[in-house]
Amino acid sequence: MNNPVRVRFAPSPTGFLHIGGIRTALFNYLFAKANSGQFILRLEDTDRERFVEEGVEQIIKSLDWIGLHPDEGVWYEQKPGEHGPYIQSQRLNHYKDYAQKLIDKGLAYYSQTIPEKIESLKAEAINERRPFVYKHSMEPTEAPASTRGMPIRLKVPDGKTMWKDEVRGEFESNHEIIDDFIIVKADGFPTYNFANVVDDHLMNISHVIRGDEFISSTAKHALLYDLLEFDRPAWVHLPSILGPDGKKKLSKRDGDVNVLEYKAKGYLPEAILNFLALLGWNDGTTQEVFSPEELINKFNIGRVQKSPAVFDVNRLDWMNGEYIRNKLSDEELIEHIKPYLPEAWLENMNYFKTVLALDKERIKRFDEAKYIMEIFFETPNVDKALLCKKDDIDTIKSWVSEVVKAIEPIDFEHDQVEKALRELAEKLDVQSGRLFYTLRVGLTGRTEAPGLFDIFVTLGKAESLKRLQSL
RNA sequence: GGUCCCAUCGUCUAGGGGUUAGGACACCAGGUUUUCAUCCUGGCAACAGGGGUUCGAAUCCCCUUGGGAUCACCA
Repeated sequence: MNNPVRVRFAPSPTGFLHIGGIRTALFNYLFAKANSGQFILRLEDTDRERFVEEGVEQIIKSLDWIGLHPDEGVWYEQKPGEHGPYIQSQRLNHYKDYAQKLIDKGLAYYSQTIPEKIESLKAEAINERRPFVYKHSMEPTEAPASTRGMPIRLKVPDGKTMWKDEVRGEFESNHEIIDDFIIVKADGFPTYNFANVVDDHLMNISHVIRGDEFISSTAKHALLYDLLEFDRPAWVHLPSILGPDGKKKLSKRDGDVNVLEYKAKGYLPEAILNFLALLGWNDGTTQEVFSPEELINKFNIGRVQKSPAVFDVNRLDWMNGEYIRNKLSDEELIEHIKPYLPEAWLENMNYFKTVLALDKERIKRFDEAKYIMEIFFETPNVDKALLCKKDDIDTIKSWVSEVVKAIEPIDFEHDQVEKALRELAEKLDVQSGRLFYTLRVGLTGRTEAPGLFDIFVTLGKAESLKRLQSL
């Protein structure tokens, strides 16, 4: 590892950036920063059919929000860098050049066999229960009159290719089972396998860090590096992220959605990053919460896991609550929850802050703030069945008038209210918890709320009495 | 089916020949003499199975089983 570390995140704009993509980007980013290297964003848009118009913008916005900013490559305004352009559709000349070099050396050829023919050959092979591997020998013997509309295939030589993965170890592939795979499609665009190798070489990428679904095609890449006489990069394949069933890969319904949806739900980028970093990596200690800086300082590839990890939203929620409680100042919290709340709630900032002090530790996601704080800003609908769960309505009515009498004259201060209500419970000869339940429901319409005396004090005498009397 | 990969509590994981197999999330119980939350304490819970190697295996080897990835003119 004498060469400078340069890694890239190379998504294809065929949709939105999902959790899995962010995890890959994160490990690249962490590795770059941990080794004073560069983190590059490149776009692999060689699939014209699946190209999504807003894909590029979405990718940049997602990475921007989550805090994984590239040092080089594609960004709102392209980042400076000597290896551009960083969008593959703008680099066609490079692929063409290298493909031609391969053809000149007899290592690649225009393939005359039409797709339909290949399909039938394949069907035949499957029928006879033998593997299908497309080879040069299946091509027509006479040279084509024109190469127009023909893809270029690599002429895979006899032999075998060995390569090493930094987390899984050594791999060896016999060329007998490697297709003469297509490197340039009929439309003139390169395939992933080819563009990837050419670009990683041209951009001096030192480590290719990507999802493990690429393991099986890495032999092709290694072979291409050798044939093109490029120096090979180090390969690092990350374990996949699974859905809650622990079997299938994380899918849309399990939460593998556009990461901006996580923003909308009120997750903190730092919490997501922390959570994701621990999916397939740990520092060997029992530490669970890491700031981005700590992650950078402690990250190393040697501790990347081999086996896949299940995405557990429960743990993400815990982590997010942890960050809200311990890492956010009140001012920062307010900025984050503001978008979810009616503006009117913030008009009286002192009151708002008093409420927030009571509710801060109960918020796990910002989108929950409205529901949690609501009882202090809106008159609740009190469900009669809930209110009368422990005592009948007549009893409650008599209690309420007693309560009103008891607290009307006192100062509205936590201990005073507590004293008055406890004395009243004793006087009425009722268990305090029972009386408090009724009052809590009467005041908030809920069984879950902050401490009862805090509710009284925060609401104030007038509002408290009003709510009780309206019962 | 071919090729390849993986395997410790339900989940994320520590542990790499000798450990009461540790921590965290979730869950349960108790406490903070009002609920929920927070916080504290405690509890439940794992080495997939079988063979080796070894004085000794969760750890090393083999097989089985289970799971996964991939076999595109997608990336």
